[in-house]
Amino acid sequence: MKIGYPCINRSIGCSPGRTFRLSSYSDERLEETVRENLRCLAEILRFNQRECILFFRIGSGLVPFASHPVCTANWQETFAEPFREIGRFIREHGMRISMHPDQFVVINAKDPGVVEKSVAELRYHAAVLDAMRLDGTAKIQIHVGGVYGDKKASMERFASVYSRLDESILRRLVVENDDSRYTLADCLRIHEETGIPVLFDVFHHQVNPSGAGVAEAVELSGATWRAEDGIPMIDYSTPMPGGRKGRHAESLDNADFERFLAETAPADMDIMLEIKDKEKSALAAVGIARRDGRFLMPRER
DNA sequence: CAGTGTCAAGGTGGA
DNA sequence: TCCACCTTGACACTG
Repeated sequence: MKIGYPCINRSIGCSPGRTFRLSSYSDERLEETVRENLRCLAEILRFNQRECILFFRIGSGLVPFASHPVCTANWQETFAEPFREIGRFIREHGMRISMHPDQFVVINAKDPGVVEKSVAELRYHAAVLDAMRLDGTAKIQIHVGGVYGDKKASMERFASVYSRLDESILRRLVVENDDSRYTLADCLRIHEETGIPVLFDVFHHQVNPSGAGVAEAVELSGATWRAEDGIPMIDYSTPMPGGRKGRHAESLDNADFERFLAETAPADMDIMLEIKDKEKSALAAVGIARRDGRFLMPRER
């Protein structure tokens, strides 16, 4: 079991997702930004390593506009060495990496242009992980996409586009249940159709359930991961107390997290905490998981 | 220099 | 058919 947090570290004083306006794009501006972002990413990973936080989601903004036609810079070549260096650090310390392209990636879209742009974005995500020389256990998680008034047909479109993706994407892509459209049951059906592993999101499952209890859901989704996919990943969070539906909590709900671990024992999984205070919650969760016994310190592995 | 409107990209649902 | 909302951090403009 590894525990992690997504994209940014609030206590470190830099962001690996610095960007700029499309209107001020230049290859120079891009290089300058990517250099800073990679430097910051390396710093975050060192922080995580010191704190035994061995799971991290790399934000999609690492290389701004990478899949946009405006981006003509060969960032893979320019930054080959820093990417490889970061990858080496990740492997050396037994870390797990994920990425999560945002809402604009819709591979089951009806508009072929949207599908094309989505695939380009997936290609970018895979290129980042390839540049780091990470294997197929580094995952790219997406949602199923739109419903367009016909869920069955839309799920079939997902399967059809999925089957035609490049190998560098295919080996990494996993599908996650979302908070309003596609439930865990829908994702499991797509898995049966395509073989794609299912990343279970605990919070979305509460908001948009499909029958299974949490322990069963962890088991069912976990069974969709093959050996080459690595330990199943889970997204965990709780609702913001008093917040509107769908908002993520500001900080870890220790009691709920302990309950979650107890409920799902002895399943092994890597847990991504989608909680606003990021590394702070991850530190607390590592403490709780150590007491639970499934989480091993690096020297105990 | 602090405050704030806006930002590549999509889908949904209400008006 | 149009627009606000989803959710979020950070840019970049305003006063």
